[in-house]
Amino acid sequence: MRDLSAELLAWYDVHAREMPWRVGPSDRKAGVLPDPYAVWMSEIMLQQTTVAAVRDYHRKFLALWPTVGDLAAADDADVMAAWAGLGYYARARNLLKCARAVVAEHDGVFPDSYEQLLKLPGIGPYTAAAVSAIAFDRPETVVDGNVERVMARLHDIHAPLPGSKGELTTKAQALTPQSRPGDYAQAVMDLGATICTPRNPACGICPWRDPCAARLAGTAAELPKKTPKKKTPTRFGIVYVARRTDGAWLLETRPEKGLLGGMLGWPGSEWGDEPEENPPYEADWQPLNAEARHTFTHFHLRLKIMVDYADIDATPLRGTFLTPDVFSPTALPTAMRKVFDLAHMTLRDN
DNA sequence: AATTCGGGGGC
DNA sequence: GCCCCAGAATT
Repeated sequence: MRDLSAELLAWYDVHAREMPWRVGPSDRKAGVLPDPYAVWMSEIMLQQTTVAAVRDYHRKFLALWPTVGDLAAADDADVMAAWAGLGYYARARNLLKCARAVVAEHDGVFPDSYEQLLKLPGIGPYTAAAVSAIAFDRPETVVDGNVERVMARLHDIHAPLPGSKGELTTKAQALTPQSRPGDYAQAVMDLGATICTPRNPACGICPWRDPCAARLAGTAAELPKKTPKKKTPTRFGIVYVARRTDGAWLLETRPEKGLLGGMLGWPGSEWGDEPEENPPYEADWQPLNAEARHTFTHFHLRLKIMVDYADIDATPLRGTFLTPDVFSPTALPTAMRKVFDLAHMTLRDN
C-alpha cells in the first residue's frame, strides 16, 4: 500500500507556495512554528478570498495590531475601516469578537484544539482545523474548496456538492497523516490551487496522477459536480450624497446585521424593485447622470445618485456629516466607494 | 438543506 | 456574463 500523504509531502517540500504568513517546510522540519495570531488572521481573511487579495490586508493588520491583545483593544470603527474593500464584513466584526474572547477567556493565548477553536466567533470547521494543524501541528483535517475538489477527483466521486461534503470529508480524514500534519494540510490546498485546478487541471505533473481515479476515468475536469445555482436578480436603490461647505460628507454607519453591516454608507432607500424617495433632509436634490452599478453575491445593484450642497448649519434627519480629518473614502465598502467616485466628480472641493 | 453574506480575477 | 476563491452564521 503506497503512502499517498508522504508522496504529497515530498512534492510540497519542493513546490510549496510562498505566502508572507507561512513557515515553509524546511523551517517547520527544524521545529519552527508560525505565530498562531498571524495564522488565524490569514485564515479568516482567506475565507472565500484569494491569496492575492489578502496579502496587503494581512500585512496592514499585523502592522496596525501586532498581537491579539492589540487587536482586542482596537476601536471597532478603525477595524472596519481597515477591512473596507475586502468584503464579507461579518468576518471583521467576528474578528474583533474573537480577539476579545481570546483575551478574556484564554488569557490572550490562542487555544490549540479543534474543539476550543470551533467555539470562537468566526471560526467554523475549516478554520478550526486549519489553525490547529498549521499553527500547532495537530493532525486535524482541513476541508476547503481545494480539498473538496481534490478528493472528488482522487476518488472519482460524482455526487454533487454541497450534499457530498460529508463523503469528501471522510475521504480527506482517511488520508491525513500523523506526521507533519501542518505541512500536509497546506500541501493538499496548494495541490488544489496550483495543479488540481477547477479548469484545465495539470494532471500530467500531479504527484497523485497514478492513484487518481478521475484521471483514469477521464472525468477530472468535470469534477466536482455542483447543484445548479439560480441566476442573480437586479435590485434598485437611491442614495443621497450631501457635501457641506466645509467639505464634510453626510454618511451613516449601517446596522450591524445584514449587507455591509457595520460599514459606512450613504443614506438612502431600501433596495428593491421600486425604491422610495426618502432624502435625509429637505433640499433641492439633483439627480446625477450616472448610476452606480455593483454586483453582490446574490444580486445586481443599481444605485440612482442624488446630490446636494448642504449649508453649514444643515440638520439631517439621518446620518452624520464627517469632515475629512475623520473620514477617508478608503473606509467605504466598494459599492459605496463607487458612489463616492461618481458623486465626487460633481461635488468638487470649493 | 438553503440562504445570506463581497469583491476580484480568469476565461 | 459565469465561475471560483484556505467558509461561517443564520434560518
